[in-house]
Amino acid sequence: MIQIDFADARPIYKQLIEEIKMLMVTNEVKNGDRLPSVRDLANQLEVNPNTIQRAYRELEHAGFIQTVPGKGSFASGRKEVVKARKKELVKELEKVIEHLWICEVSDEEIMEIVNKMSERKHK
Amino acid sequence: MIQIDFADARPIYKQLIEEIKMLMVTNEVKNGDRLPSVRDLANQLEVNPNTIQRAYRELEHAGFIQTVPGKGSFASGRKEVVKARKKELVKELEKVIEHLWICEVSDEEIMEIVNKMSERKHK
Amino acid sequence: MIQIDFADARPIYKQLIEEIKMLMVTNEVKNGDRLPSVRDLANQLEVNPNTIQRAYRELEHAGFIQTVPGKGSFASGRKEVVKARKKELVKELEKVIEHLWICEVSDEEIMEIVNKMSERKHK
Amino acid sequence: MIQIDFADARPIYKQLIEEIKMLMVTNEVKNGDRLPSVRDLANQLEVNPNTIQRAYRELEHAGFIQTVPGKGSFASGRKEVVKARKKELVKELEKVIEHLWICEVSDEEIMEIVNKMSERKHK
DNA sequence: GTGGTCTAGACCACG
DNA sequence: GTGGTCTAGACCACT
Repeated sequence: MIQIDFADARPIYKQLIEEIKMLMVTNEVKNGDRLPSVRDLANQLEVNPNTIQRAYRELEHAGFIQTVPGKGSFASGRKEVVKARKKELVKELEKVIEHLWICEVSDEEIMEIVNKMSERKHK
Repeated sequence: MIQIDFADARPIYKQLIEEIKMLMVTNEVKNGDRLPSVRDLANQLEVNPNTIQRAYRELEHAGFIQTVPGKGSFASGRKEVVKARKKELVKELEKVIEHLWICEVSDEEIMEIVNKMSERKHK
Repeated sequence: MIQIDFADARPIYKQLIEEIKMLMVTNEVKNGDRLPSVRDLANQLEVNPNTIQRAYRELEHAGFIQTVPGKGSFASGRKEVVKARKKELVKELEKVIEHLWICEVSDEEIMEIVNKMSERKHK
Repeated sequence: MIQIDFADARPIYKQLIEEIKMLMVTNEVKNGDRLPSVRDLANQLEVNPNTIQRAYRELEHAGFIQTVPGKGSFASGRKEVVKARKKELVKELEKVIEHLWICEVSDEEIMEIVNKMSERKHK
């Protein structure tokens, strides 16, 4: 279910964090679901267990999962994830648009891109 | 003219690359303009000459500047920079929008964000 | 396996790039093989780690190796290396032949040189 | 008549040497012809006079021109130039072919390239 | 352990 | 003066 890309510039643990958040946002991992154990995931992805542990640790720190020693890690609070993610994305969107303006791309052109994407989606 | 932020997570040489590209996009540095010498810029920014050189080297490799040993480095190909940057940004825009959809943000909401930014800009 | 020549006019990092490409072309280094670590190779060749790293960096940039921070550098894309090298060589061949023509060397004479080399090889 | 390319990786003085040798081989500059003065050529090419002087110095050292102080530089001995150049080129040809073999390019393929070039020339 | 970045400072080739 | 290469050695992030 989770895939990492060794060619990606981002470190593996950050890729993991993003992937797991994504699974929660898309509801593929629901509230209370148990995540794979550190060892299993490490074996499956051929990655150092420390790397998995670091991803889980940061996810727990951010409140997205809960780790119960001896039992495993459990997903928590989809709503919060979505809300936080949305905030991040809106910020990113604003940044991208500002940079597009600098490249002499008009609002109309931006709108057009959004519209085209929307049409493609609804087909 | 060029500024770097030592607190920034990005390495200095990447900041430099971005800054210089930006100067070319905004036409503050025009085609054929001579960039500061490696040593001068290093002194001015209080950075090691090697770091400047790496930025210049990568910019040349990407075709954005042209460096002549013994003479200096010269800006080239503004159009290409703008074009490449725009392509990057559109790709980013599409990625952000797709992620917003996943977070159940509608096209209308996205449009509204763009509109609000546009209004703020024109004030 | 890799050797450099300090007396060579070419910079060390370029020699390294050529050597490694050659190892890939001759299939002594196969797809997915791990290259020596930056530090190991630096020790072995009695060269500064920075120099090795520069060679690796440029090889990665050109798509010939893939480096994963914390894991190492891995060969990739032998076919591409051979293809690129062949293209380079054919271009060089054409250039040399054109220059030979200018020096009033006939096609027949060129053919003869090739034939003689071929005979020598097959002995 | 002489042109240099600032984007070329080779230093300007080497480009000059090549260009002048080429003019002698193609007989555009004949035995005894006077070459432009250092100053004139420097002005014409927008290049530092030292650079021209270095090229002339090395050409004289190799026996391709003769410099008479106060009078100028004069071309000498086309035959020798052609002969030397031919020797260089044959050596290069052999090197290229050997490398092509390594890239699994057969003699037949090489012959074909030569033939095709020959046909193109005679059209 | 791995690679990635950076500094300090040297030497060379080129103009 | 310019850029190009290299060494020595530091610190950091990642596995």
